[in-house]
Amino acid sequence: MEKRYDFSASAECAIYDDWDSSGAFRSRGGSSKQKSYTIMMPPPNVTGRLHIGHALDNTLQDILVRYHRMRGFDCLWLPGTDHAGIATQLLVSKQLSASGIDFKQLPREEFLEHIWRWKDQYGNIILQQLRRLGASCDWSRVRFTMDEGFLRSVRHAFLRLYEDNLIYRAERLVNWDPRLETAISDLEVNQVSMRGELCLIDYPVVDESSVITIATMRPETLFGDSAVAVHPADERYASFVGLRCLVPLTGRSVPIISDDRVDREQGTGALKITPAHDFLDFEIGRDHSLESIVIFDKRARLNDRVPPAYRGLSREQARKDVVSALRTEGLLREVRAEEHSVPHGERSGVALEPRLTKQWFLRMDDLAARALRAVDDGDTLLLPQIWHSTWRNWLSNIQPWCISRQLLWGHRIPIWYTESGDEIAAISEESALEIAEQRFGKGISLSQDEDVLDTWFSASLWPFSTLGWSDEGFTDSSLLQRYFPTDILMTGFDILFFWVARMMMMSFYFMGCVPFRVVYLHALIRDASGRKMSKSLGNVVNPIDLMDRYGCDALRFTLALQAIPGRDLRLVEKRIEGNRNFITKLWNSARFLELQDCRYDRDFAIGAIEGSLHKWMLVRLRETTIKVERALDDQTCLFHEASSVLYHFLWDVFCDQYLEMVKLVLSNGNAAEKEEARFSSAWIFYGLLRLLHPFVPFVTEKIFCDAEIFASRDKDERLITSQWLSADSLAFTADNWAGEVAELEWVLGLVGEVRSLRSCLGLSPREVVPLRCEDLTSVAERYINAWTIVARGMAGVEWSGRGISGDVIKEEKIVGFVYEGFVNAGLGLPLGFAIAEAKSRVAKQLKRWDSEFEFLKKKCFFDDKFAKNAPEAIKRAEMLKFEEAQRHKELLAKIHQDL
RNA sequence: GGGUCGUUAGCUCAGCUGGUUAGAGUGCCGCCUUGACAUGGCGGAGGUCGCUAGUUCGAGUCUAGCACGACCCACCA
Repeated sequence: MEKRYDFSASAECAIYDDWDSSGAFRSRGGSSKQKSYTIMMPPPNVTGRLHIGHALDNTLQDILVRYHRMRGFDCLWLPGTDHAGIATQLLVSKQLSASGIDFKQLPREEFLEHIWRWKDQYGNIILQQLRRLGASCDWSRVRFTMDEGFLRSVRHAFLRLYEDNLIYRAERLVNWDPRLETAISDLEVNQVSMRGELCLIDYPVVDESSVITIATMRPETLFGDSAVAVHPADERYASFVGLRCLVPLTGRSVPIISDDRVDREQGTGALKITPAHDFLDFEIGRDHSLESIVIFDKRARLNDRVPPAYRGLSREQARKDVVSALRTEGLLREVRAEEHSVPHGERSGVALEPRLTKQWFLRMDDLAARALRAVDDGDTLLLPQIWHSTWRNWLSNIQPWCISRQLLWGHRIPIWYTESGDEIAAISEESALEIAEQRFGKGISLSQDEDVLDTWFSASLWPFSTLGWSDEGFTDSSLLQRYFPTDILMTGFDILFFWVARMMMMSFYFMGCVPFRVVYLHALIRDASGRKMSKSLGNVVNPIDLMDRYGCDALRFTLALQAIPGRDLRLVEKRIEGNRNFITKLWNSARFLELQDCRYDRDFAIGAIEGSLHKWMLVRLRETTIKVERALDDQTCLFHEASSVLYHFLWDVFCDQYLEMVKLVLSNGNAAEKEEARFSSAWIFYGLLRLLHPFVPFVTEKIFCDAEIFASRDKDERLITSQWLSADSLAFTADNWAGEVAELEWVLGLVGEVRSLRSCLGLSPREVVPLRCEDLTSVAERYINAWTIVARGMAGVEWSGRGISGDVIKEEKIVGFVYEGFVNAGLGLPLGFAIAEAKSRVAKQLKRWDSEFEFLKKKCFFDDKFAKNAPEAIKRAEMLKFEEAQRHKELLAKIHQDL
């Protein structure tokens, strides 16, 4: 083995390529008899670059997949990318405009060619990056949400929903993004809090000398006003209802109406109604049959429905101009600065404009109800379960989903129109023509709907479309049979509604069951000071960069350690550094075993082990295995638990305790003991290596391949294909070896106590301290004889048993007593130490035990409530504690006196 | 307005169904390099668990209220 573990990109890639070419990642397919385990990777955007969120997401998935693979499952982890309509179109159009091409001037097909070319060139960068992360997905089944299969699936899905009247086309007010010039769904709207001006504007009442004052943050929309509304019970305005008023700057008069949706408390209580540009106004306008006056074009500039002076202005400019004109006319009563929130496009970042257009919608109520019931019934488990109520709230108040987008990149809506405007839904243009001819006779010319579908529409088919689903009798259903429903979906909570809910709905609709049994929603990664990572803050960390500096395993382990359900995690570089040290520790422990000629032998029988050191270690190994298995269970997914158990087991137990003791055996034991230590330690290490592999795959594989410890492995054998050392397969039980465990705990406790005291007393580590032992219990006597070497090697003490007189004490300063550990271990075992130090220590302890004693005495003997109400087991435990405290107190008092 | 979460050591965080002296990493202090590892070893200091009440024999843990912080949804005239 090399002296240092090489975690450079090239070294890790070599390991990865080995795995990949050995076929270890590949799922077996329909013929396999193994149990299957399926995860569909949430497809990253083709435009994406691996960010830290992907790293977390895929690390956790990889841990599960590797774990299940080692446990003998036939794993399918299917990777892929999403075509990401808006993001991709934006990116490519920006590139084009950088080279002087306006994509809007290009024919549709030509622009799409540019995008496809771009996709072929850069579209799988992120998949390459996932390899660097160690993601063990089945690359033979990689998918893209606009590949051939998806094209068929999407059209089938659309047609069925259309035929079942769940998809319909309607003219509605939708959220319109004036920069992207497309409709977007409610979910893609972000409310941004901004400073604005609330304008109180007088609308002169026709034929009266009075005015009605309305309040608005958007005075420029007054050109679209078609009424002023007040609350029916509002006495202030009761006399105006039924009259008309003049919309300033236009000369138009509009009715003053009453409607109970008007809030009397807001603004002035009088509301201007602009049906074409406000959601509430739209409803009021509809119910009062008001005209909808569209005053913005698709880029949100004022159109020719407004007075010439304002045409072509942006909303912002128009707002300024309108305010000053109103001021000139004396109709502006007041302007107040106010905070308000303005809907912005999540993607484009510009203020949205509600816009009246024809769009395609998907009715959600029934679909949502089914998805809701699935989670209520436990068919799908949401982890952490906190999300259950959020899930319920959202699904039970669901609005139709606007699925059409006025974009070029995406799945075209499979609807064709005749010249007279008849709709024909079909799977392809040919089929549409056929239908048209049947219906209307020959010679019909058709044009396809210009819109494309929301990216999330195709994404919602991901779990089954990736397995070859289409409709009736389409190909390859054996994969669906075998791998669907999938076992777990791992993703961020931010796309719970965008994606998870919609997959659930579609799966019920098309497959009749849930798409996944568990949904694990991981949290957000923040920077070291707790801020969200964002480009504008400049605090985005690049996971590739972190891997270059600390190794992939260190990053993975850090993420796993912090993957606590429902908690955001802060990425602190110190922690990654610490985990790199952990990887080094692992590497060096392997080197140690190698240098000591420890060899793994698959025929080595752990049942024949005699040394209690190894038995203890095996019990601890089994215990650790159980903890890891329990933590990785599908229903819990406690990655932080599993990884922290392994961290401490390797470092504290295996290295600092076990290997230190193995060293002593190897230097002091007899031949048989040495041999046993070599085989046992290697055997145990192999088990540990397998436990660690899902978390830190590269270093463990490298050790397995390079270390002489595993020289007996087959040439092509890889750790990734090794069988997990399951707790069940360890043929011993903790009970059989309880004595050995107690023995080791005793000696380690002793070592700890002696070390602590030595350090307090300032004894040099080199200095071997002779200790005189008296009043040994039989168990201690046995242990002391057995563990003399360890006591000397690890605690630096040389002890002598009963009957040896005090003259072994050779240092003058050693005249006090060691007490704590021995007392705790149930031994009255006084040992000599320095008097002044010992005395103050004893005094401190005495005080503690004295108060403990008094407290427990009161509780056990004078507390009636306790005596009456506490369970027997607790009472017994308290009584034991009392007796212990009493013993300690008395012993310490005596020692204190002696000193 | 509706909902969710958080507040534990200097810092970042664990702490499962209430039960010995509340833990880890990191930082800090002291000691230690001839053989796996200084990316290391050994020891140590440091917390009235946000505040107030309550339930209980017993509360970091359960209940209520409050304070501060974060987030989601809806609305915003």
